[in-house]
Amino acid sequence: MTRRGGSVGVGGRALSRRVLLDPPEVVAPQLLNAVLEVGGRGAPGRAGRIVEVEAYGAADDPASHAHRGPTPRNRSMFGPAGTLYVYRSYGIHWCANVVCGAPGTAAAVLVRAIEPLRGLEGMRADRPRARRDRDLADGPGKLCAALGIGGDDDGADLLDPDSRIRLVRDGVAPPPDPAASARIGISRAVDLPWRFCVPDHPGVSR
DNA sequence: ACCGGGATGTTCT
DNA sequence: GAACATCCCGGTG
Repeated sequence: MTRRGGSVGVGGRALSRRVLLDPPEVVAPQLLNAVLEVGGRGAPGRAGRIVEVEAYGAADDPASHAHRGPTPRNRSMFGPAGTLYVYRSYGIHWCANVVCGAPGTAAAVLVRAIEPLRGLEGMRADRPRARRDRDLADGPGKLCAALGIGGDDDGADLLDPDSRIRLVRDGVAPPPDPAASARIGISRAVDLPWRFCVPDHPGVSR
């Protein structure tokens, strides 16, 4: 793996913070084809390409965790753009979000599926129920298990090259024609088309 | 294939 | 007490 300078991650270049300052429904499709990296500095790293996301707003979005203001759980949503927000879903699974928007707006993009790129053996070990490699990370809870993301990672700076978890570009641009549809698994604001996928990618959730 | 239910932390009514 | 940004399993067609 070539290192091209101090700000270069294992597999790519950190996203510019500027692209995360727009509203979540604008940022979300821009995160498609970006790469989420975990570890990789001495430890065996894991990485996957983002192929499905959902945008969540704040006061204006009744489906968002931030809709009713800050709580101990959603505290990191109120941090700067590029912060990782990890929460426990249904008391069992972990889910990962990229905080975005203007400072303090508490918007975020939920990462719903990744295409496994590196560290497949570790992913298989942590996802023993996955029968095929395409099933390793095709869901928001599954991808956290596959990458080894948990509550200790809540609040991490995804744009810091020294973070354990990083959000980078590896040269693959976002799709010019992202597929937009309604968000999954929610009961409020169900008609907002804030779910975005890489078109025709097999690794999207359910 | 579709459907029902269990697991269970945090938040809200 | 109930809902929830989920996943897995076992039953039935």
